[in-house]
Amino acid sequence: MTTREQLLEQALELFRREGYENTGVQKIVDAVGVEKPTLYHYFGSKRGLLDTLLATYFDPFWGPLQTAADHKGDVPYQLEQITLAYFKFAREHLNFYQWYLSIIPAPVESDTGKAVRPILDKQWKLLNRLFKDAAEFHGNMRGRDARYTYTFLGIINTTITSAMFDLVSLNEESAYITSGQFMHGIFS
Amino acid sequence: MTTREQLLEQALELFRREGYENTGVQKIVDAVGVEKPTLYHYFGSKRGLLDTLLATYFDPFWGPLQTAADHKGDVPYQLEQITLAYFKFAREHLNFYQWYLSIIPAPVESDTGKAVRPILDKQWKLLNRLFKDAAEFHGNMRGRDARYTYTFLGIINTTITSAMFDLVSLNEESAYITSGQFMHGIFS
DNA sequence: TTTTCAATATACCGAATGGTATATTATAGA
DNA sequence: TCTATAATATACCATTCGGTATATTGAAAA
Repeated sequence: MTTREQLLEQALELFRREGYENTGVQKIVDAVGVEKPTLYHYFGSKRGLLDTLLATYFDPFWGPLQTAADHKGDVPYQLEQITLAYFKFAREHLNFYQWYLSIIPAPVESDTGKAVRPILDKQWKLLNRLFKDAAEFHGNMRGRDARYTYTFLGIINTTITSAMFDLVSLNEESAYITSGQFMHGIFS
Repeated sequence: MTTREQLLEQALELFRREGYENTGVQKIVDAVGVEKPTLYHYFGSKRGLLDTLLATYFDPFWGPLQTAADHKGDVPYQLEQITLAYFKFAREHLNFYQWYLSIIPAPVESDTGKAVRPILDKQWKLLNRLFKDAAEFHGNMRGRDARYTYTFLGIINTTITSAMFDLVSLNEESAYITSGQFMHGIFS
């Protein structure tokens, strides 16, 4: 593993266990066994390291997420596939996803808040488009697309958090239940 | 308003807007217009200020929450009342609840993590007792009480977060829908 | 072999951090 | 009025923070 990869790995581990703000740059380079200028050579700043870390994991996720959302016209199937895509992503990078969940509510003015916002926006736009399209078929959804977008993501992440305590497994059956529970909220 | 109250107020505002770790003690006392030893006179440490802040808001909440959970035997009614209790609490202290939500996923080793854990445990025990009791009446719930406890809190907090973006209002109808959506997840 | 550039280390910077020893002021009770 | 105590300020502490100027090493290209 390259020095760059080790820095990313140790940064994630420290950010997750002690928080971004509580993790000094010194602690990260100590964990890898290099000196500070090495880190600054690769990432430019602590914030650059943060951005790189998020991009490294999320970049390969956009494709599968878009694919899952593509089956236009069949909302229940779309929601189930999207739920599955999130479950797969979280299952394969459980530590990363745990840390990612922890920085979602970070203040807008903080480093973590600024770094995570574009990622949240991208997810939001992709899913909101789905609910806006669906509103053309289901009249009673009209005007509620923003609310549904938000709640849908919330239920997915609640379920994933639950899985981290071994309370549920992130398999197909669980995805069916999760998206079904959300659908019930829509059409009731 | 006393100096002590002003310190608590400004601390909440700064913690919420910039995060606990990004808020120096100096910034808080500057916002109030006093000097550092004054803050240390009242709270002993930055961590003491954090604990006091959480206790100040949560202490008056335990009574109503317990009351809402007391109607043993009628699970749907209990869940609706509990949801309403949370909605009321969040509605009356929206800024505080927003900050509280942001520190829930804080690392266990961090100050915020250590401070918020007892509060989470208390909520968890109170609700878990409800689901354990309910399992005696509804056999198909047995063994799932931990999962239900977690998911129920997750859906409540997702809805409250949604309310912060003006996507939904925290009224009785909303509480009925929220608890109903969760009930559907249980008995399906 | 020489040149070039990426990768790493040594040693340092000013600023901010949480916290405190000590002195002063204001207030309330005897 | 005197005393005790709560409340506040001045001035300081060692440590850590993110970041960098500069030098050295190593490897690949010319």
